[in-house]
Amino acid sequence: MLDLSKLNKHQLKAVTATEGPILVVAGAGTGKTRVLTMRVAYLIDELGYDPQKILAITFTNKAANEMRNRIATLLPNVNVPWIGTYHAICLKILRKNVDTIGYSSNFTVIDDEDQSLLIRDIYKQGNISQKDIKPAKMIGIIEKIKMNDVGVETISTMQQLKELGIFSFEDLKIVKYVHQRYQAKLKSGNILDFNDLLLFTHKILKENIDIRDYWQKHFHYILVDEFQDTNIIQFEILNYLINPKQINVFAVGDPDQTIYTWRGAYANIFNDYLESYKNTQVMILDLNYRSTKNILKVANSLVSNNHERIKKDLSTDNPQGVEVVFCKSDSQYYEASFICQQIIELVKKEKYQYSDIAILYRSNYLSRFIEQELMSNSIPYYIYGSLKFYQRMEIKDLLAYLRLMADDQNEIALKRVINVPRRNIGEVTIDRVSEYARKNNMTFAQALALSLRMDVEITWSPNPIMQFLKLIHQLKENTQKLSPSKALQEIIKVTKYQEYLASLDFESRWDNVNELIAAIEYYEAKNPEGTIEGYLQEITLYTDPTEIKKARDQSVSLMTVHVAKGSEYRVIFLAALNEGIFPVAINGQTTNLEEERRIAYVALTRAMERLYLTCSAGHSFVTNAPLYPSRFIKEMDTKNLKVVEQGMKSISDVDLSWYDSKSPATNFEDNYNKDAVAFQIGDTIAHVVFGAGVIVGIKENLLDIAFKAPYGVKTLVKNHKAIKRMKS
DNA sequence: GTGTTGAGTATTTTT
DNA sequence: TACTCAACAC
Repeated sequence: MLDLSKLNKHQLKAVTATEGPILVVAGAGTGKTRVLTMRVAYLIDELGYDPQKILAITFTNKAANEMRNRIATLLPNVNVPWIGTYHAICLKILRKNVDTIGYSSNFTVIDDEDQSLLIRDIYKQGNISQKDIKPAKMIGIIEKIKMNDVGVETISTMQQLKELGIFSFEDLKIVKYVHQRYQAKLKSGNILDFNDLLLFTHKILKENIDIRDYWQKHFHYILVDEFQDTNIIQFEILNYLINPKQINVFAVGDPDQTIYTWRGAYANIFNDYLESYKNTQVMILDLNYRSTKNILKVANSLVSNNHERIKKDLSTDNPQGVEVVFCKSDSQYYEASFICQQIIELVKKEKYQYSDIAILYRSNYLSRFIEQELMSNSIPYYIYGSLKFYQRMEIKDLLAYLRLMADDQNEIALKRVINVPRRNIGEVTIDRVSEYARKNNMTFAQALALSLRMDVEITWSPNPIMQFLKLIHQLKENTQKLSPSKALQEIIKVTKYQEYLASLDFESRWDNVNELIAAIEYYEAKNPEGTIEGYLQEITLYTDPTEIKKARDQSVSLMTVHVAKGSEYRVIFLAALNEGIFPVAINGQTTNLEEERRIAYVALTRAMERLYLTCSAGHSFVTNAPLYPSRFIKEMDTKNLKVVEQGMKSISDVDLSWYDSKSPATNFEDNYNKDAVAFQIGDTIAHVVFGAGVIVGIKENLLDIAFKAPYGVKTLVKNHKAIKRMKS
């Protein structure tokens, strides 16, 4: 029997009103995930629906996993329903129906890295320099073209160019070429990228009434989490999946938590929903159960700075709680060290578990300096996101070999391992084979085989290629009768992969290889008939094998705010709250400030009991740019903020620290010039642009200052506001 | 042709 | 710090 007694009356209604379209507008921490899970459980347990007829769409893999676990806890003996991201759901649909648009159902999906390698290949063949348009940017442009159905052929105005993010018709020519080649490569390799998953599903459902009909009958109930981040294509896919004769759709979202406009989320989605489903019941959840009053006050005050927004404040019956702490440190090193000290204290004195604590930041690279400090304090931690297990170099290498066992024509896999471990087949040879394949309209694998013939002038020394092809052939024979995990072990043995890792000083990565073997063995236990092909398909959108998850349970969690969306932690540290980092600035410009603010709002509202905001002065380790506190601090209701300062304890760190710790963070711009008096040779100063420097000469009102490379010695005006004297 | 080294440079967010 | 690119040694 399901226990519904803990739900408030709005939540209860949202759980039990099971017929017809429903839209729940729910603020952060108002129990929307709980409502969603309860509702799924209610449908299964109380109304007797077949779990397989229920579809729950989440926004991240992390959220999908969490929901799966929650439902499994509520209903231990029941099959888990379809739960996944739009991409994962589309993948399932496509495996069944993709043949209708001329792909074969064993297609592969390429990730970022492979996508980037493919683009680089195309660049090389087209003689395009990476300097013209960087591959990462090109991927973004192609994504835009595909997702917005931009007709590249018809572009004729500068405005249209700008919308794509390019600035000349010269560049447009490159984009056209690369886009066309990219699509052709995907098609001929039976490859889909992440966007294709959505686009193809959309196309198939749109054009095939029978298929649409099949899926509409298949799903009796559809639930959508994080609805505010849905884009047009996703919304239309959703519409196709909903049975028009029996509209049972339930969407929950919070406009204040829209943080994916860069991927097409748009403010009007709630109206579109109401338009599409005329008799929608709208429910509102605005009582927060998650956070203390102090935390909510800070969060509310920040987000109220957004203008494009319906005014609303979250309230809570929770206690006032401890003060929100704001710590400004003299350097990123001190910032990390402050976070670690606090964690140690929280665990020791306040009896928190490591797993109660999360450290959030705006961008992945910021985890680095925190990570270092956690390590030296022996605090167990787990980083979500940045480098996923299945994206690691050693894992991808071995999976590429495995893929060649199932498909020895696979170009991406061939190119990946042809010289791993080293067999003296370099870039030039690979390029020539590619070029030959392209000119003669054959696959890379075919050209590779042909290159052995002396009359085909591809390479002067076919021997290494011969060795490689022999190796693959041999491996294929040897592994044919083996289980996937045994096949992998054979590959490792024959290629001497462990020795190869060791030769690169990557011994520690051997653990990951063992993890992979364990993951495959786990797959085999679940699927006694499982094949290599089957395994590779199963992991298509996976990020981590299940075994890895265990390690997280006793660790501090690190992640970007985007990954944290939908989760809650008793203690949240929001790190690197610096201008230019959060809000992000690109080329010194902040854009889309309202969205940045919403991202910050999401971060703050993850906290249940304790919230720490940290920033640092000095210079960024990464860019060497000077650091100032984020404007978001200024915008918060700071009356209840407990301010802590940190740093200036070690001489060795002095050249990174110049922040005047006496001045409040809220008017950091004002204190440039206060002590621009008696400079002496040897004094350390900091410059807004050039960073830390040492005075090497003084002439009247001019200073010769030696900065780090590439700036060198510069002569600057003494009392200029760009120069800041260090405290000693 | 391949591999190594050093200098220079650039760093949103996810599937 | 990490990644790319050009220059050099084998």
